[in-house]
Amino acid sequence: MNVERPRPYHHGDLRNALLSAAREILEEKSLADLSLRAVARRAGVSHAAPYRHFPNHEALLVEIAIEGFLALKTEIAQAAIRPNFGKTDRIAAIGAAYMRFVATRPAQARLMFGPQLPHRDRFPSLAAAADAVGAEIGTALGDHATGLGIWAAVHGLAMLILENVVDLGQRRSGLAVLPSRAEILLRSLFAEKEE
Amino acid sequence: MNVERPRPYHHGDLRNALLSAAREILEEKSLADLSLRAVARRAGVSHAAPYRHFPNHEALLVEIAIEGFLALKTEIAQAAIRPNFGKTDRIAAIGAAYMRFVATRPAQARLMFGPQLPHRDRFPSLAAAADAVGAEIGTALGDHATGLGIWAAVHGLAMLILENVVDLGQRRSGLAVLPSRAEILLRSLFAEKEE
DNA sequence: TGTACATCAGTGAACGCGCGTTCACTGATGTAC
DNA sequence: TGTACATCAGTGAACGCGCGTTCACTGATGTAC
Repeated sequence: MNVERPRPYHHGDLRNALLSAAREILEEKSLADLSLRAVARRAGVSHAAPYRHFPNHEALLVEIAIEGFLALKTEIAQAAIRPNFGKTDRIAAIGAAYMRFVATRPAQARLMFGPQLPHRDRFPSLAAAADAVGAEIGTALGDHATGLGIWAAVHGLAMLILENVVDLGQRRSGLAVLPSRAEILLRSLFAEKEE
Repeated sequence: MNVERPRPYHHGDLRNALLSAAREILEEKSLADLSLRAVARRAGVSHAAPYRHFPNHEALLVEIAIEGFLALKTEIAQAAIRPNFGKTDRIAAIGAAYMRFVATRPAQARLMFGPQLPHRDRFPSLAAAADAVGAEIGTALGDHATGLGIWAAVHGLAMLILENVVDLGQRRSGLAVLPSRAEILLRSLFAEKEE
């Protein structure tokens, strides 16, 4: 037992292993801990190895951010595109899904929406992934005109709570309460006055 | 001329000089550049001197964040508390003031609302200053029930734009357009359906 | 099937950097008598 | 008014740290013949 199967010199799939390691660091630690060296360490490889697969640190961050936007878009779509949903229902569902995403992957959300990627325009696929979230909200609402406004409301609520600027009960009761609280708040904010 | 008036050994008001230096760094550079050493450098003092006035780096950040919250609160109050303003007008005015603040002091806004201060609860005056912004929005609206919701919408919009996640025209036309754009968007989002 | 060789992925040492914090110190201030 | 002394603010060297990136290298792979 305890057969130290020595890792072969060539990893075989180091690129993906690095991305996984990066995601793990974001889950367990924080965005500030997501250095290229830490990623290499966790992948069990020398700190120079990542340079065979990414031109620099930023490029890795960009890929992780893109993956986050795609995942968020998917969760929004799944939550809101349902029959028998009125507009307020859809807004509430989007808010809950957004809140769930942010509560589940706080550090990744900070990467996606924060200032660590100041050159978003240099990465068309990153900008496209972010745009796709906005577009998905518009589609899920069946109303592209107010899509950005709803996104803003949902995003602002999620961020104020994530950074503990406001307390919606998460300090006492943990993050699990947040989606339903967000839902309630958005419902009352965007209650339809007619129909 | 060119009389190098040598700074006296004792500064006299180093604490405030350090805070000013910190604010300048946030204006000219970025939050990431706001190290204690950089602040000391800009204040023309050795890098150990700040420790006579602040227990550590975090304490200085906290003071700057508090000052930001107070300033933001004041700007919101001035913008929204006016006669003949309906609720939608107030929301639009708050949004414009918020946007102006964030566009004017982007790095300070990132400090106030970002993850650099993960121990907000340890600083009661920081939490109070943040709460005061929320309360001011409620007061300015004359409607504390929807205060948090409106704050979220305004904040989310400002942050999505500040970090260039969405483009409301700022890339082409600069930051000056933002307040009026925010106003328009919020007006249509929160247009009163009755009255 | 076998061998020479080009290609490529990963290594480990090194570069230069800036940070937060501590420490023994020195220069200046102000107070007690 | 003058002097001894405690107090305090600012200094400069030093600690230990981790980072991004580069570089000459070595070990492994696979291809041409």
